[in-house]
Amino acid sequence: MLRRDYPALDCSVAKALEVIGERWSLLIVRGVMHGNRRFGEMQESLGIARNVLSARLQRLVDEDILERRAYQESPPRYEYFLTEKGLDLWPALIALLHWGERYSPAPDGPRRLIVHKECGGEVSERGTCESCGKILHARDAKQVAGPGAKESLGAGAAAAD
Amino acid sequence: MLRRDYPALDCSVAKALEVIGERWSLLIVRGVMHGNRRFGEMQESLGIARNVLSARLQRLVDEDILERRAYQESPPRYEYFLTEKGLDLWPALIALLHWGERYSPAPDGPRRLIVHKECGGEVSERGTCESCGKILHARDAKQVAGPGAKESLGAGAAAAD
DNA sequence: TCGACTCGGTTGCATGAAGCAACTCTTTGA
DNA sequence: TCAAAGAGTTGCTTCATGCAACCGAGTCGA
Repeated sequence: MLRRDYPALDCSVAKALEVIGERWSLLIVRGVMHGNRRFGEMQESLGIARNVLSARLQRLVDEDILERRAYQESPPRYEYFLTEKGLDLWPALIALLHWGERYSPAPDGPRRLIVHKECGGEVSERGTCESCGKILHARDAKQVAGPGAKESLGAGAAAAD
Repeated sequence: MLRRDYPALDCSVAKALEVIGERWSLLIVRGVMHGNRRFGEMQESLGIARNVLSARLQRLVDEDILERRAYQESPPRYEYFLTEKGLDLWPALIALLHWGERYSPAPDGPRRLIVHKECGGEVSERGTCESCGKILHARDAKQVAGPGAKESLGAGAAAAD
């Protein structure tokens, strides 16, 4: 993206995209939701260039979507967590996830499912529980292996921090 | 965006973003939903470079998100319409819209509101009607002037074709 | 009939963002 | 003392974007 802003537009979609519309940004947020909190984990799981990852993390922290916390001093090492603002991207991610699944389905079915922590029901396109009907938020959902899962995905990481 | 695909990722969010994650793509889709169907209209309303608009429209047509229809022969002139696949991006756009409004609100309130055609209720972040509670789709909603509207937005364009 | 204008693009060039690889800095482990 | 891990940073190259100019067909006005 050249200029990453859309100066001519005062539309809220454009405003949202100014912040999270850059390549990789939303995938980084998704990764953090799924438990990739450290630089190396993100770099490996996304296959993103390190300098670009560094720049994106910086931007996401500046925009208050991620929060950087040291988990050890000397040498300083950091983890990234979602803020409320970041967690609130969950409905948009869920909608994109469902759209992607509908129109580019994996041959064996989705490898991961997002389910309601409480009752285990699947999360609908609108971010509600298919089983109990509740309107869910990021913290109410977790990821579990789906029918197309190839191997263990590790413990189904909590969707939130 | 350089390479627009994310080869290392077999995640549905990544798949969705391969298709509509390029700069401008989602804004073009939003514009078509709001009634900007012609090249010139889109170019003017978005302030996008013409060559880029041309490339994006081509891609969106190739991906079966938009459909190009001639509205006159000689000289050939075209309009772009959303396909079902394109219309199905509506929940994601609504989610982004709400996120943008929440975190970058316009000073006088939103300039446009998306409302349920049938009952006039506002559309929630989850794409349901705040008033009657129905789960809505692109065709059920329309755009009307909001409190922050500066002037007439033209007739509130139907969200669908 | 000539010129100006509109619409929907395409072409060429300059710029800047993304990718890749190599390097840094600090600490830990052998 | 040497290597490795973690979290970046720096330099260089390549490709996408933005801008402006051009094109081709038709249409309007005089």
